[in-house]
Amino acid sequence: MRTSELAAQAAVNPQTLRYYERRGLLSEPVRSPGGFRVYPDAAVQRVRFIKRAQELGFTLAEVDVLLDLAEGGPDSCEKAQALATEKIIDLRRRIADLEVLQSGLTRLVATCELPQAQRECPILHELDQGSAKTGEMQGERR
Amino acid sequence: MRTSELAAQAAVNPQTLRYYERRGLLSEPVRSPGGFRVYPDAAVQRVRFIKRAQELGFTLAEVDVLLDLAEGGPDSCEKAQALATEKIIDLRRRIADLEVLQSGLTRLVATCELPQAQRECPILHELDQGSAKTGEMQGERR
DNA sequence: CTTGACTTTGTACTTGGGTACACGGTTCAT
DNA sequence: ATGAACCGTGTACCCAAGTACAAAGTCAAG
Repeated sequence: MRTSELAAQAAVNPQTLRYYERRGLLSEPVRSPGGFRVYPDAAVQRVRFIKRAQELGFTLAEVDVLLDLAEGGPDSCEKAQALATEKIIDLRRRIADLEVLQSGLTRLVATCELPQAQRECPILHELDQGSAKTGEMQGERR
Repeated sequence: MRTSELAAQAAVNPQTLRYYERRGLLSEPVRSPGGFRVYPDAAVQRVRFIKRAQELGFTLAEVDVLLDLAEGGPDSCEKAQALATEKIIDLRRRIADLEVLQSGLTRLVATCELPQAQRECPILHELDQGSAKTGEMQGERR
């Protein structure tokens, strides 16, 4: 399939595909005699994976790592294991954080028929508590 | 407290505080006679809340809404409730997605002593399945 | 009353992740 | 064999979320 069909199937802009190619997230596809990109069907899955991982809050750099893992990882299995394990820990933390936020919002909604004065929200407080030990993970950029 | 102290306490760049003020996330603080910003202690909480919500994948625009909610919301409680509920649904979806990814990675690690050829990962597949109904939420930018 | 640390404003730059545009080549149905 | 519809490259632009820098004002300690 050609660029715009892949773009349509994966719900991205055709330009974005070139951008991903430049970034190395998509390998250079074979070309038609006239120089047009011709993608294999599997490319749709790959692009959808990228978009989805992004929605989950991963940067493209992280998606790159994820894709490597998804493909069986580097030759050295220790390395793959280490990377995957690191990601798992990160995911656990993020899931927990989201759950805190979710329950805060849920409680807010539950107390919602009170008059505004008594409606003071638990979110701010809880989030702040959670952040007590957040200083340790320095290398973050999201 | 003044700008750089708040910045230090909340672990952000002093410039970022001015930026948040411009964005309306921080209300304009009172000024010392000489024109220096003087923040109340509560500002630390607020800035930490912003940073934390960001880590969880909210944009500053969304954080703005969240802050409104956390403060008792708009006069119309129905509106607050609707916003919070929407967020909760979003959170639930993201938590589920992260869990899928996590279990995929966990399984990958488990099968890690196999030679690379047999190590083909379930993540790509599973995430893709989850994305079947993803086209519906259009207004996303992350 | 000066020196050094801190603050102000304004403006410009950066990074990540795209998107748009111009200009030209390719396909293919008619 | 030609025109619409597509594709390619290069370059420029956009937005979010900052970050940096310059020029000038403030303040406290010595």
